[in-house]
Amino acid sequence: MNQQLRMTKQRAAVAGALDATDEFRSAQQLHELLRDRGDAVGLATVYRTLQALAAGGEVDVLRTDDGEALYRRCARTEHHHHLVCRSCGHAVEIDGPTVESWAVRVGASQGFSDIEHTIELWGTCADCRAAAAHSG
Amino acid sequence: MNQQLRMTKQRAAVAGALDATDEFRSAQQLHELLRDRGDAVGLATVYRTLQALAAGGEVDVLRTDDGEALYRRCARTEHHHHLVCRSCGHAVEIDGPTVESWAVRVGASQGFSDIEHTIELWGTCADCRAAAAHSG
DNA sequence: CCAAGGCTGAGAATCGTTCTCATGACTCGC
DNA sequence: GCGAGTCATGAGAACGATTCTCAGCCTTGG
Ligand SMILES: [Zn+2]
Ligand SMILES: [Zn+2]
Ligand SMILES: [Zn+2]
Ligand SMILES: [Zn+2]
Repeated sequence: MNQQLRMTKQRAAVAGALDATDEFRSAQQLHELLRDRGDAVGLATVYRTLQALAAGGEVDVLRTDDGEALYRRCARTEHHHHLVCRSCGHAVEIDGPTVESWAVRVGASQGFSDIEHTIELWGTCADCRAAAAHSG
Repeated sequence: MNQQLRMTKQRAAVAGALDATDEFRSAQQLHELLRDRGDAVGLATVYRTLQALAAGGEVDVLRTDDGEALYRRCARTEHHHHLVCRSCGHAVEIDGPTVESWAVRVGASQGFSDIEHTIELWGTCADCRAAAAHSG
C-alpha cells in the first residue's frame, strides 16, 4: 500500500527528534534541533516528513494563536486532545469523553455533516510560571 | 478610554461588510467584497481594522486548518463557540456549559494556570452538502 | 551491482500578514 | 474657516511560515 515510503537517514533523524521531546515543536525548531545535534536535515525535508507523519496519524499537529503549526509525537495514536503550555510547548494528553459526544450531538442538531472538532487547552505550566515569577 | 479611535469611512465599510454576512470570512475575502461593492479599502486597512475589532471583542477570529484567520461579527459578545461549515464559512454560535467547566478543571488538575480553550466544530452545512451532491 | 524511482536540499516562489512612510483626513482651539 | 497636532490610509516592501522546483543522490528490488 504505502510500500513506496523509503527509510532514509533524514526521516529517521526527524522521527528521532520528535521522540526525544515531550513538547510541541515547530518545524523550524525541529530543524534547528537537528542541526545542533549534528543530524543536519534540510528544512524542506523536515516539513515533508512532518507532513507525512501527520497524514499517517503518527504525530499530532496544532496551531498557535498566530497560525504556526506545532508537532508532537504523542504516546497514543487514538483520538485525544491536549493541554499545552503556551510558553514552552510542554503538553499533556487529555480525554474529554463528554466533549466528544457533545460535539457530535451539536453538529447533527444543526444539520451539519462530517463533523470534526478542534479542542485544545492552553495554559502556563508550573515550571514556566515559576520561572516567570523569578524574573518578574 | 478609547476616544482616540476615529470613525472613518473605511472602518465603517469594513464593519458594514462584516454585518452584511453571517459567515466567517478571511481578511482577503472581505477586501475583495469591499472592492466589488464599490467601497474599496486598502488591504492593510482591512487587516488593521479587523485586528482592532478583534482586540475589542467585537468580532470573533478563528483559524482554518491551514492557519488562515477568519473573522465574523457574532450576535453576542459573551464567550461562545462555533460550528462552522468548512466550505462556505456559514456558522452557528454554540454554547458548551459543561465544556467550560471541564476545561478549567482539567487545566487546574495538571498544574497549569491561565487556562484558555480553543473549541470549534467544523462540518459541512446542509446547503453545501446539497450542492456537492448535485455536482458529484 | 544496477536500474528505477522515490528522496533530498538549496533556493526560489507562495501566501497570509505586518510594517513603512509619505500623504490624507479629523479634531479642536482660535 | 484655518492650522497644528494626530490618527488613519494605502501602495509597496518586508516578513515568516510553508511549499515548490529540479538536478543530483540514495534506497530498494532483483
Ligand atoms: Zn511551560
Ligand atoms: Zn475529541
Ligand atoms: Zn462567535
Ligand atoms: Zn468556552
